[in-house]
Amino acid sequence: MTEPHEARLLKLEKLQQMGVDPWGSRFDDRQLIDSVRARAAEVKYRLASGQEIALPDFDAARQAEQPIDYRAWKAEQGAGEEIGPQVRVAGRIVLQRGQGKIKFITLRDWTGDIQIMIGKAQVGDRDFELSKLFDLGDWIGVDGRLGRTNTGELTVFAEKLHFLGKMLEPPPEKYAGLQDPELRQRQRYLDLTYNRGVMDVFLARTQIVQSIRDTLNRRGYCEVEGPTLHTIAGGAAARPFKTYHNALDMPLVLRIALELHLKRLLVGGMERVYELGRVYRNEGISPRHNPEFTMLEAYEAFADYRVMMELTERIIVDALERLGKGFQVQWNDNVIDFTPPFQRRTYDELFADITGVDPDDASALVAHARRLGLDPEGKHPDVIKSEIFEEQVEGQLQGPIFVIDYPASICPLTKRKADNPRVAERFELFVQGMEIANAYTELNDPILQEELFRTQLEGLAEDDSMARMDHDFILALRHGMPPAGGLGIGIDRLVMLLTGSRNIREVILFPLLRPAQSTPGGTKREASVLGHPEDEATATDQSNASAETSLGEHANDPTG
RNA sequence: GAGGGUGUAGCUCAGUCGGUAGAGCAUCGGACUUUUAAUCCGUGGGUCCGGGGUUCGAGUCCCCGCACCCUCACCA
Repeated sequence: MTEPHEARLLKLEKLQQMGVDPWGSRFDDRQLIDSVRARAAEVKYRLASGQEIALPDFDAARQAEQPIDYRAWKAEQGAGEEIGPQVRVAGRIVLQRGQGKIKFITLRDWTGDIQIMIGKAQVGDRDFELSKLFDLGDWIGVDGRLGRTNTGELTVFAEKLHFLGKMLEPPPEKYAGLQDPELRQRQRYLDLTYNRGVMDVFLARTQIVQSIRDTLNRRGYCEVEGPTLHTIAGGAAARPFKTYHNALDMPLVLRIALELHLKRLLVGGMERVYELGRVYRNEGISPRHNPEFTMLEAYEAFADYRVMMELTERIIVDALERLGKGFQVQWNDNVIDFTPPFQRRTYDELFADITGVDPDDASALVAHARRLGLDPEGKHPDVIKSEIFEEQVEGQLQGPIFVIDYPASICPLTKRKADNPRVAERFELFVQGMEIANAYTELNDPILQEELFRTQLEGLAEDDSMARMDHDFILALRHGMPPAGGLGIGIDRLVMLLTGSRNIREVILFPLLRPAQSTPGGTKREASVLGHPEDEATATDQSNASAETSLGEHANDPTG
């Protein structure tokens, strides 16, 4: 009975024998550890005369590598005692140092760590016995006085202990933390607790999202929730996840974009509207792609793409100010400078600069595409240009840079420039070669929209086009959509950039993974039987599986 | 989907030429009232990812499979 989790079960029994509930209960009025640490200045030395003296600056001394001998310092001041505020903290035990009749614990809550000292004489025999049953990872609460140990470490000198929750599994290595990338994703709770900086990234994500909402709400925007189950996967170019509604006997897809329903709301007179929500794309997984990710789309009546460009900049600047770390963000070995205004260049300018090819010379485009190993055969010149741009230009855009004025024929949802219908009023924001934002002056002409839905672009498969016919959407447009600017921002990628995370899984709490091979309570044999999807669309029940055939037919149904 | 890499104790990792399975942390027992990755003494702990093969003998070599990571492709 010496295996780590058997030892923990034994301690669980001993707790119960002591009359202690190993699963704890309500614990009111605890103070967050960083707020307790902020009270360090209240710890003072009181002389017999009653005079209170501020303590030396231990933290500065330690940083200067000139530690202070606190005992000697106190002797110099004369007879007296240390005083400090009464505090109550709660958290997880992340380190323990037993030393006979005294014990030090490093306690962690989601704001920080603080040391606890438990002395047998100070807490009494019963609480000291209780402290012997503490394991790394247990949740405890502590009442005590804030003070300093002989080495100057800020410490809660325990007076009363409270057991709040047992950890039955052993924790990761106390210094190295949890390194295995698979376990970090599967057991994110361990990653959050034991790997430094992980909690900070996810709390920063929350702050960024809150800041975005604040920015939009301040501008009079209204947040809404559109449907995630769609009959047509519109608004973007991506393969959807397919599903099925039993009662309606109807194939459905998970949304790949928010666009078309938000525009219906513009028709309805919601003049400034946004949605911050999950979209699903049945594509590959990579350090920059997760099958479900979070998108912001915002639509503003009577605006255009230039207004949305300013809004995009505002959103990012506000988020950076919320994080309070300045406009220079460390990314790999270089620094991204988000100081506004961001650079602005037209699509054709960048294209000519970087490729050296005239963007208006169709035959030069074909020749250049061949040089890059692309297949230009039978494709519209704009499509060839776009493929060259993605291949050769996007990766060069360190940014932040707004790329403006896209070729019209690759923008089926965008209004054309009044003086040049070959150019669409669209911009994308690139940072470190990643597309972060995409915005248009929205196309509100239902007749042109229907024509663009109908017109298959030369050389583009229907699956690759944004132009999936949606009669219901056309009907909405026919009722009059005000002229408007629209904006989409990939929230996960924005969070990556603002937190210096190089993999999208570092900013998504639970990224998609295959089922685990084994579980603590199960066997590998059972797990491997569970994890055997027969094709890419995993059916969740029988009726779902039987719908697969009709789904396939639907997907191939030509839209024209 | 293609190529490369990784998989060994609860965790972090070594493992040479194919020859008895290793360390640190954690656990368990002991000492210690100012430690802080505490220290010191002692102890237990292995489906070497799974399956096959070669061999007297496989963690190590070969084949098949699985998971994860990286690069590329699709995509944001």
